[in-house]
Amino acid sequence: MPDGVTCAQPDGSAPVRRYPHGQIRQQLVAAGLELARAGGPEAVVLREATRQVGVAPNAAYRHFADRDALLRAVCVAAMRELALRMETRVARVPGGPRSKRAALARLNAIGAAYLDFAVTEPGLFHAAFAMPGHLHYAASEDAAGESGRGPLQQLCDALDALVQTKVLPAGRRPDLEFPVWAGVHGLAVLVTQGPLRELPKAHQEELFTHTLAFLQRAL
Amino acid sequence: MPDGVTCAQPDGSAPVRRYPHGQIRQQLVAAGLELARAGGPEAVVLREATRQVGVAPNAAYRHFADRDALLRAVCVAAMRELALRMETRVARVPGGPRSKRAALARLNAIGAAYLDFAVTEPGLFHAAFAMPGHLHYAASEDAAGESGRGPLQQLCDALDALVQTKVLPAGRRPDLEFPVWAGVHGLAVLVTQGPLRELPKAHQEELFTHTLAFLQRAL
DNA sequence: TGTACATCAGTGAACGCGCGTTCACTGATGTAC
DNA sequence: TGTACATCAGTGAACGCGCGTTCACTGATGTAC
Repeated sequence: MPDGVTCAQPDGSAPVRRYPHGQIRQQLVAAGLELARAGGPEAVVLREATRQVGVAPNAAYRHFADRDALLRAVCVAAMRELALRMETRVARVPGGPRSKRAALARLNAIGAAYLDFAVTEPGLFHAAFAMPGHLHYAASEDAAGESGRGPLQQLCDALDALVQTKVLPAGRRPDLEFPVWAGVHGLAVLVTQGPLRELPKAHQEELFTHTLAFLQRAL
Repeated sequence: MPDGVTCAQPDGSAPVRRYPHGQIRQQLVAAGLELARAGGPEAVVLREATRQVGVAPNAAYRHFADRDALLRAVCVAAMRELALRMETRVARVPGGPRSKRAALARLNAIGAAYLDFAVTEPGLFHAAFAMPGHLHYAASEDAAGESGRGPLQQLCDALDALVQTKVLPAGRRPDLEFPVWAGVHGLAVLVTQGPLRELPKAHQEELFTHTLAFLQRAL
């Protein structure tokens, strides 16, 4: 039920509600995010979002040009959620910026957070990568976490740290983020939407650590 | 236009057509495959498939329990197409089964065929992995190529060959197919449906060879 | 301080669309006697 | 060889559904004079 100010109409028609500025837009995105959480990006249905907010379907058009605009906002929010999870997991790794061991552990934390997000929130994970329309290839910057860095940027930072701690020869660094990203992303997709989706949870976890170790070895 | 036997009705109503046995089912799958080619699995619309075959919408229900059954058939066909492409590309690699160089080249051919398929047929690639309903994790066997081996099996064969030619220590072999698969699959997904989809073709190709080399190094 | 008015963010109702699916049917074909 | 009949694979018509989107509207709010 919406909690806007309601005014009973003398003729018995529906009351006109007022909401704090920007409230509805925010609520629509939140509702869309829940829909995506439960059913992925295709489940982000404009009418259903308005229903959950308790508002007429066309009210959404005061805040979004069309359904795709709402979906885009939801996708960005999902991507931000991923960025946040990566941040917090990396932050939990002890050790200074000089430590080789810590630098490796941080890279690992990034991969683990990514896989964990995919497995615990498959709908949001799928949505994060379902941005409709055109898309700059570094668009994930738009969905940065508190550090202001998107998922890809955080990965790059972790790889750069490996170079700075001399775990990784500088010559190997260029474009290294892509193979690593691909490895983690591929496993996430195979396990959440692909042929590995019915694998028992325990086996999936094994595959995660195994794959992260594999990627580390390839550095 | 369908080419079944037509019989003009005396009362001017539509003619009743007869088709060779199994013809329509086959045509429906073929039509569905074209829909998937153009627009991915969601574009496999039962009514549209019947339209293209030139048959009434409900005629499909003589051959498929429902839309999902048709989609499943299309997904299997798409997966088989991938298996075939992998087979032919592997077969083109010269050298006997004892050659280390050939064994590595074959593994590379598998990855390259996979990526090539994803890029040249993004709709089919997406469909191949969009099988609805339950799914055995080795289900790709159902979509084997001429050799009777599905994509995952072919990858395993190539890795086994690396062990047999002693390119790879046997201790490293177990479950190795998953990280490798994940790496290739992830790149394919990122480039065809993900944030890298607007990268120029040339840059994508670079990423392909770069990633395949990365994976090879990790062995 | 009061009043006229533009703006804004909602409303109800309706639109057309295309989908998957079901119904009762029809007539050609294959089979049993 | 002919005839009755079950089966099979089509047909047209219709169903309900939920979607995105548009329309004309209404009344509360903020602003200019």
